[in-house]
Amino acid sequence: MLKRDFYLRDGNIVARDLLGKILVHNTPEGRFSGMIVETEAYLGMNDLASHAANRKLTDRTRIQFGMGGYSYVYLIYGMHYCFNIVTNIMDRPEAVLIRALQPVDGIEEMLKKRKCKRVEDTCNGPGKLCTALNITNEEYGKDLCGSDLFLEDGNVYLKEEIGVSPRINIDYAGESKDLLWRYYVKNNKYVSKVHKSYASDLTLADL
DNA sequence: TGACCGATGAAT
DNA sequence: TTCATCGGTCAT
Repeated sequence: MLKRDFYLRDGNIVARDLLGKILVHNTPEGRFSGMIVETEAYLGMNDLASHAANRKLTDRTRIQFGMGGYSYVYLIYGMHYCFNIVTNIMDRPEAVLIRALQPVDGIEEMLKKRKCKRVEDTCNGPGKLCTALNITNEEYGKDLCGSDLFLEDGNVYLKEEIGVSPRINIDYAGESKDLLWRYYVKNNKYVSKVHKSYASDLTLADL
């Protein structure tokens, strides 16, 4: 299991290092897991796209002000949950949104819960993977160094294999909207479907 | 207390 | 490209 130290770093570093790691959720209905293939960093101190932009403290963002390695879950569009991992030390409100997984454990159950046929459609979006892994507001604030929701080592990718792009659906974020804070495994079919304007050949090796 | 809006997904 | 849908947020 990944230890606290992994999370107590800059959100963009953690977002990159999370690619290839295995997200595990042990539930009464069974064990669900998947390999992270797409992430986005949201850093509250100087990022207008963050819910904690300008260090905004609300009941929702509160967990981001604590230390890294905790779960930040929120409901979006009144319908879908999104799962984030809090990063950095205490009082640095940062989180990494998990946007897509390559399913590992509990695939049959995921297909059922998601009502879809193809495995690549179960976790290729932030809302979809929460449905597939049974992640809801119940998981808000959970310690990822605990035993029911945590991460494990998996694949390690080269800089050339990690694509970078602007983050998805944050046009409202003004000067922050073009930051290249989205990271994904190139040529991996489990990455979320996004508008073609995000298509880019940039990788970490180019930065 | 209520108006407004969104880090999406599915259908078209 | 459209739109369903409702909790969180913030101004009253």
